[in-house]
Parts: sequence; C-alpha cells; structure tokens
Amino acid sequence: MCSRFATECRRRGVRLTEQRLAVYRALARDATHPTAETVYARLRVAMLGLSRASVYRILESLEMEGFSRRVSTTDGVGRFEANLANHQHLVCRYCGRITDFEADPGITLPKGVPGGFVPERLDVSIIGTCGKCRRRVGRHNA
Amino acid sequence: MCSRFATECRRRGVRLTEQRLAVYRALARDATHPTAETVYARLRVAMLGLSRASVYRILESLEMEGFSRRVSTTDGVGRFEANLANHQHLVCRYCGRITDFEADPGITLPKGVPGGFVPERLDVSIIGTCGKCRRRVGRHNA
DNA sequence: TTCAATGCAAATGATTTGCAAAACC
DNA sequence: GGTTTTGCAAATCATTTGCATTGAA
Repeated sequence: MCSRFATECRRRGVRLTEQRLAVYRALARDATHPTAETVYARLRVAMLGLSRASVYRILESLEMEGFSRRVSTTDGVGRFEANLANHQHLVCRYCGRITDFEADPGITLPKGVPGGFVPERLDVSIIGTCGKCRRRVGRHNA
Repeated sequence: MCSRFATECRRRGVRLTEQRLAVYRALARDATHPTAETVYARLRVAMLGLSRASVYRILESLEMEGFSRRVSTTDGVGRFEANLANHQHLVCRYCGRITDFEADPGITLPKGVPGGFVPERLDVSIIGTCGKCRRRVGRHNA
C-alpha cells in the first residue's frame, strides 16, 4: 500500500523522502491511532537521525495532502490515522484507547444545516468503557 | 439555570465558590464552546483576582461532577460546553468554529461491539465548511 | 474552626519555528 | 543546481502543579 503512496506523491510533485515514507508506513500499519511521540519513538530505533520536529511536520503535511488524518480527541494530545475509509471510533473514557469500528450505514450526513454550513464528512466516536477498564474500574458513580 | 447548579452543588457537598459559579455561568450562557483561555479572559474583566489555574481546575472538576463536558476536537486545544442535552456539532475545518446541531434521533448506540467494550454515548461531529469560510476560501484541491 | 479551593509562579508537556546543512528532482 | 526538507535547539502555547493563603461551611 506504500507503493501507492509513493506513486501518488510523485504524481502530485510532492517530494518523497525516506522520513515521509517511514512516517506514512508507520501510520498505515498501526491501527492504534498513535501520537506523534509514539510514531517518533518507534521510527527512531531504525532511523537514528530522525527528529521529532520532522515527524510533526510530516504528520501535518500528510494531513494537508489527504493521506492521513488527525483524529479528534478529548485529551488534547494529537492522534493520527491513515485509515481514511468510512469508520467510527470506539473511545474508552478511562484509558483513552481508540479502536476502529465499522461505520453504521444508517448514519448519514444531514441535508439542511443552518448558516450556510456545508457538511462534508462525519466524525463519529462511540464513548464508553473498554473491556480492560471495565474489569479494572468496575461500576461507580452510579 | 444557575440556581439549579447551586442547589445541586450543595446537595452533593461541593463547595460553591464565586469562581466556580462564574465559570459555570460563562459556559452555560455561551454556546460557542469556548477554550479555557477564552473563559478566563472574559471573566477576569469582572473578577480581577481570578487566576488561569483556577479556571482550568474548575473546568476539570465541573466535568468530573457531570456539569459540563470537554468537547472532542482535532486541534488539541480544549473546548468546553455546559449543554449536556443530546446534540451534535458542526465543525468548520477551516476556522474550527463549533456550532450545536440537533441530534438525529435515528442515530443510536450500536448493540454489539468487539472486545467487551460497553458503549455509553455518541459523540458526533459533522465536519465541513462554514458559511463564512466558504465565501473566504472558495473551492480548491478539487 | 477546618479543610478544600484559590492565586501565584514555576514546571511540564506538546507542538512549532528559525536557520544552516543535507537531500530530492 | 535550485529548492524543499531535514535536524537541531530554542521558542511558544496549553495545561498542570507546589505551596502559602483565603474562604465556604
């Protein structure tokens, strides 16, 4: 799937550097919605010269170019994904873990919205408690 | 609606300070999903002693107590709301403005999800371009 | 009176930026 | 070869924390 990425970069005249390819591959093969720091930590093992700043810059440009997305979160730390297929996120409110979930086809973009807003895509998160945390925290505040 | 807040604080034994009340009122009367900094800037005009740290602490405790919520965003800056009714967000991908939108009642929590995850609520954002930005940016990257 | 909440300032954590050197086309 | 991207380090921005003081119950 990365040759597709390479081809597409060339087609658009976007420079294909070792770092860009590595960051894209890291995202594409990792469905855990890693943070920039996580991507950096994983890649630097094999790419000793890699800098944190480049990872941040690359993550931003990949998003601008439509190769990946920043996932919306509640905790303020950026999380990224290369999976652009229509899907939803299961978000654990205790540990913050984000898991992909097939999109409910019944959920569609609204037609009319106020103020000339043009809907383009949905971002659906299902907030809840993951299996691990359920066992750990049990029930309280009931 | 703030007397309700006051009553509820007393009932639960949560101390009702001038600052807490001010932050809660600021959120309750403002549907623009302000950041902590915005809340602070607005309140400090009338409450000269108010500190930024208290605003952050209060916003967190209001959330813990179920009086308000942190809205999930894509830009890493915390945004808050006191509107806990079931609703969705229209999010402009250019200016980041968030507007409330009535929830589609047809959208419901999924029954079965993998890994023992227990769904509790949905967080739906409709990403798009707001009227102002549409006029400003026009269409590109088509 | 007592304990939790506040204000201040310093610390932390995430992300961005300026600039010279290296890499891509 | 010319321009873009990188690495490094310093800067910035949002948020948190330690601690003495204040204030609500």
